Amino acid sequence: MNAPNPSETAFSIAAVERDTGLAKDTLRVWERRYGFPAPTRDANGERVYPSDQVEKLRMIRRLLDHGRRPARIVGASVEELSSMLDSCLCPEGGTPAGRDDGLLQLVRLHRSVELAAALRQALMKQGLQRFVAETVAPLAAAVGEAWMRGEVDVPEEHLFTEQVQNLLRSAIGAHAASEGRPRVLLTTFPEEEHVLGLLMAEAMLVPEGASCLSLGTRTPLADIRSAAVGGGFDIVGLSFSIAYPARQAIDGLLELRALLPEEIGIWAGGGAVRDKQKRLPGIRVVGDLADTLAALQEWRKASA
Amino acid sequence: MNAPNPSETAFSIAAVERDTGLAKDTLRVWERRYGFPAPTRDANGERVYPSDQVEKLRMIRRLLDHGRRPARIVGASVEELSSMLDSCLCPEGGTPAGRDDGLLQLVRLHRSVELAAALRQALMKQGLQRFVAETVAPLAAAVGEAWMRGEVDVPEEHLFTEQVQNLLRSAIGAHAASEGRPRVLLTTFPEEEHVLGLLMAEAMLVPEGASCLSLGTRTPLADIRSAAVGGGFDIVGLSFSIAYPARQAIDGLLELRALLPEEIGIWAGGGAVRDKQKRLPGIRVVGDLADTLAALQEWRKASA
DNA sequence: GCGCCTCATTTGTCCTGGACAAAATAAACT
DNA sequence: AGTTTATTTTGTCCAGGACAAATGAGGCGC
Repeated sequence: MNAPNPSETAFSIAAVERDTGLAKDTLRVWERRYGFPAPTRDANGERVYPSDQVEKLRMIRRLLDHGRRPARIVGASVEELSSMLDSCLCPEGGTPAGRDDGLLQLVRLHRSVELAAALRQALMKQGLQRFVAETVAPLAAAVGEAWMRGEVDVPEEHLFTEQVQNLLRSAIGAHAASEGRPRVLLTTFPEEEHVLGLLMAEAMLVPEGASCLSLGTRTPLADIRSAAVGGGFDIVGLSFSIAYPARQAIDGLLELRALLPEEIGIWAGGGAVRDKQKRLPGIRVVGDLADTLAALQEWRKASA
Repeated sequence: MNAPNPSETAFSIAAVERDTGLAKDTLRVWERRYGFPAPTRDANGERVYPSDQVEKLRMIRRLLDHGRRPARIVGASVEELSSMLDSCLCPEGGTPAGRDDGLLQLVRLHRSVELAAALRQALMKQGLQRFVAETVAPLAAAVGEAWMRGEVDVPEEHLFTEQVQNLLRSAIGAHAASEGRPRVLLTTFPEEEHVLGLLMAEAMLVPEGASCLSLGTRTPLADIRSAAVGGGFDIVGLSFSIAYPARQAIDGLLELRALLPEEIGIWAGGGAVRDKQKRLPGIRVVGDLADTLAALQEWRKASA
């Protein structure tokens, strides 16, 4: 599971693409240009990546997501990369130790039963909004970081997502279908797969009496438009994970802004659009989950 | 939305890969071998696929999922492909007309608000188990068929999945976490993405007092084993969509059977394993949702 | 007839090494 | 400082060859 012995397992280029999200072409061109990765070859001349190189590629990927550029980091040692990651992470506010680490451990150890129980208990104790803001969001960030460090694998990430989805969807469903305003349409752009951002936003809004409808992930612009206009929505909410290319997010949002009638607001949240407010006229950039509530207040004030 | 004018939009090879699920390498090699697709080129010599060719590629992809082989179909005309698709679909039993068609129309027309409301209402009226067996399952089949025919697109499919997920997860969550037997672990193999099968199974079992835990999709065998053994489960339930390669399902199931202690049962359901019982000794093939309940009775009888 | 083994195709993925456009940065300018 | 223009950097695309894994056909024993 955690590949204790680095030389034990090896990866084909397709497997590395799946694991790191780096395209095959990119892996080959890095090898040509920077000399890394340096896979061995099998009997047929095909690349075989040892798992320590895959681990290093994951670190590099994570740094790229934080805005670094390949030339500067592909040649660096594991130690240098590790310290770069540390300096990337700490600024986001010191790791809040304690309870969350406990949950992260449950995820990493595949303690599925205990994880489900612990999350359920936290939800009961904190209520939906605090549960989202204080437990789910930090845990999601911690899992994301651990993922990039290679300490967490696909199945752990899925286990986590699945349990949180269960709780959030069921808690959201428990609020009677409200007819309240604003009516918010939630979704993501076609290249974005992550659904938790949407669910967290919905979980913040529904208890405030807003009526939300989620289209799920990967909705093309044209469909967002027709759903928003046809459904009489006041606001369209988009979520972007940290890995989503910022440029694409900005272009897409501006295009959507042009597509929608002016009276429909656009809210955008998530790592890829943070701090991009000034490049997004006519769009409300939601910095974090608490800011969602602020945006809601603003809307209600403005439309009163 | 539906690209009314075929010549209006054009696609890069990367876009076609996203839309059809056919790898870039595959698209290029088909062009070389079969003369189709035959994209035009832009100023830079890069392939530009007109949207009617992309549509045809989608049809081909669907036929491949049904077990046809490229050489036979890549050269065929759109009409021939269309009739092949028809003959693939009809044998599965005449389309059950009536109420479900109404819901399918809502999906196809992107009537997201009405769809959510109609589903919620059906759940209220029928109760969870009947809702799953009589509404969700037929609708899922109808959406699957429409998808095959190309009458339904990615966003429609996502809209449908999302709304059903919301309802099922919230209904399942409403049942207090039971400590009852059997304890069922639900998941899919790594190549299987579809989650609805798992949710439907869970929705059938939970009202019967079974205690279910879903790991979500895409769990490697080794992780299934450790979760099942470590969590003290009685049964592992696997779901396979119709598109999942039958051979892979059988091999994987037998391997899992060998991996798990004998006292843990394996249930397998979904299109890919239907009618494969005799090739799967030691595994309970669940034919349909009603059969899930039969399997449950058997287990309780045997373990009493 | 049915299951199992072997052989011939079919088919998807991988390879090399070159090219170029889009993005990001640095430099120059109002 | 803010905007325009050069100059890297970087990811994706192309061609055409190669090969192994998957699939189907043919032969053989039951």
